[in-house]
Amino acid sequence: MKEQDLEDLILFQIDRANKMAKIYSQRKMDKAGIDITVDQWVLLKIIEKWEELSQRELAEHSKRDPASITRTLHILQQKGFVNREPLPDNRRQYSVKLSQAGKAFVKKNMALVTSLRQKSINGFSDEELHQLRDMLVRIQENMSEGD
Amino acid sequence: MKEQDLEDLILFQIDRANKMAKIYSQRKMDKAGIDITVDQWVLLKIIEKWEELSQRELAEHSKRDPASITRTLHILQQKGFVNREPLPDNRRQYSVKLSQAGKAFVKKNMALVTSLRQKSINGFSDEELHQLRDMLVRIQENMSEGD
DNA sequence: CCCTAATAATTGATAGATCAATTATTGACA
DNA sequence: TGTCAATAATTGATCTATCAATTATTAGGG
Repeated sequence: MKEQDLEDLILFQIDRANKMAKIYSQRKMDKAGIDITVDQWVLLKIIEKWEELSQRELAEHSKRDPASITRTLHILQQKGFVNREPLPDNRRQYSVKLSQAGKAFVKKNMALVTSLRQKSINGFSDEELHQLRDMLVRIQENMSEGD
Repeated sequence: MKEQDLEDLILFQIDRANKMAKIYSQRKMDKAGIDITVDQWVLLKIIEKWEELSQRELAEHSKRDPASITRTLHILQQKGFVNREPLPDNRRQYSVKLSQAGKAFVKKNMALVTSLRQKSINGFSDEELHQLRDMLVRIQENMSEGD
């Protein structure tokens, strides 16, 4: 097989697209006075989706280290956006939820974030988006543990 | 517009695919005794491609901070994989190149890295790969500075 | 030409991420 | 039921990334 050019490599392009999207989004969020990081926002959205989940689940969904989740949750807790309640039936884990302030914060800033998402896929057809999402998921499956 | 599910968001899937690919690749590289990080490898490949370039160009191609490039290059220099030569016609910038050891290192480990790339796109047709790459580039264009 | 602005690289400060080890708790099974 | 392994979360150590400020050098306009 011939040696491929860097620019043709999917993982290379994924990494660059990811970096550029984060840099751009963070800049816009900073400018709008949204005082959290892109990754913190993602965490809030995951919590919102599941309504209530453990830190381990949060680490799994976000593909981040549990230690990192602990520290990020402290930050989000200090900002008043999340609550951690001990579970009555399992004292090892916490139930992580959005606070009222957290829900309001997400609601308030959702429009800007949506516009960033839209911008990232500007010019894409529904068909393309479906295929793209599908292929990204397949890559994740290919890169799951095993062998 | 209806609120979208997290799983349908392209940027969310890109971030996850990127993380999973890096975690998987790093694990394999560690296991194979390739004593550098995935990001360091990417830098080596960029240098290899351009044969000779400045740190600023390296930062631009890799979408990383120049400060980070400085420090990573020190590491790669300590390992003996890169050389930085002052330019005769411009004393502000260095010419960054692969050393002989660097070239040998890339050559020696290319097979493993290629297998990782292949694994990530296992089951993809050439047509799909072309479209995927194209869409990832378009996202980068959408997320480039401006407005 | 000179002076100021722009550029390349570096450094210090700080924040965030991962790994390994630790603590507390739960589960399993002999 | 008592012991040992597994699990959830945390902490400390270490590494890497970014930002802002600094140094050295180059370029451009009056």
